[in-house]
Amino acid sequence: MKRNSRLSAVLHALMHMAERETPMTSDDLALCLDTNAVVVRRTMAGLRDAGIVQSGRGHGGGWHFARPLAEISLLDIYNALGEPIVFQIGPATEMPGCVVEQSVNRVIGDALKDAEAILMARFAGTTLADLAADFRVAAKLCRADTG
Amino acid sequence: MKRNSRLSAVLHALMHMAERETPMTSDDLALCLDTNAVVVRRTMAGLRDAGIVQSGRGHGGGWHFARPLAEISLLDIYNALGEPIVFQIGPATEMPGCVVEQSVNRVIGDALKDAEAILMARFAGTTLADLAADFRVAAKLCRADTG
DNA sequence: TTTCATGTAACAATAATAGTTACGAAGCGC
DNA sequence: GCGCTTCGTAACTATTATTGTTACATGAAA
Ligand code: FES
Ligand code: FES
Repeated sequence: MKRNSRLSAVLHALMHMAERETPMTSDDLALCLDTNAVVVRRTMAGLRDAGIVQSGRGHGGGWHFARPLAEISLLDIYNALGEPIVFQIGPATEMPGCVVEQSVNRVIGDALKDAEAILMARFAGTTLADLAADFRVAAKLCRADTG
Repeated sequence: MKRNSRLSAVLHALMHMAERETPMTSDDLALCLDTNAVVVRRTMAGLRDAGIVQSGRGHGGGWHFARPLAEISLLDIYNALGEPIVFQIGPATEMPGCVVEQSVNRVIGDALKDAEAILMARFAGTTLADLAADFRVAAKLCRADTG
């Protein structure tokens, strides 16, 4: 099955934005992400509604951050993308009268809930500033290595 | 997005089988799961290949367990279903030359790996016997409750 | 007022999953 | 052996979710 890499993609876009002073247009970002400008707008719309980024129209318009990178966690972004479902697997549709189904769903549901909590905690503990710092170090090492 | 409830469904089927002495046909199980016999065979084929259940043809044929319920963990079943991917979200396709992508993928990948480990541990620690016991207790309570 | 850029709806393309049909092979009972 | 049952599997269709594309309206700057 195919994984949804929207979170990954949007983080990539945000890192690009973090490296710039001026706003980036949807077309710029679409080029970076190898996709379409409308897709970028669709995705970024969630972040804008969540107050993470802001968009401007007309000349000099585009996307820029609404607050410091250190105050934006991966969890914020994850939530803003509007994908509350983490797991591919999940319990079946509720069958109120069926005890078997309920037992199965409880066992699976509990396990998924635990795993999800771990994941959300990790996301909450990482900010965009952390991520930017991480890749800048890597980039510097890489550059030093190459020559 | 829609969740994949194959694990849930197959557990339901196995609980039905656990309640029976004689093998159950694909048609029987399809009726229980409200689906098609071919779909049941497709799903159960994985379990058969993993040595969890056995199938027999002709009169009196059908599906039955290959070993005691206490020796079958949810992890066994999960693996037998051939769905190694747990999460809907995931890193983007590898871009070897791109440091940003690598950083993003590492952060997300690590978090996912931790969460997945928790989930797998839970699955490994639960057997079909546990599940059967759980629902039998619930069923008894329910029956007592109803009268 | 022209140009640039987002906002959004509508539609097409793509892909994954599930369901269906059809037919062959294996096993049991007579 | 014969016929019935049941799995095994391929091929096809249906459904659904996601993504990509086109088109046009709106707002802002030069
Ligand atoms: S429908 Fe409830 S046990 Fe199968
Ligand atoms: S392509 Fe955007 S940083 Fe690598």
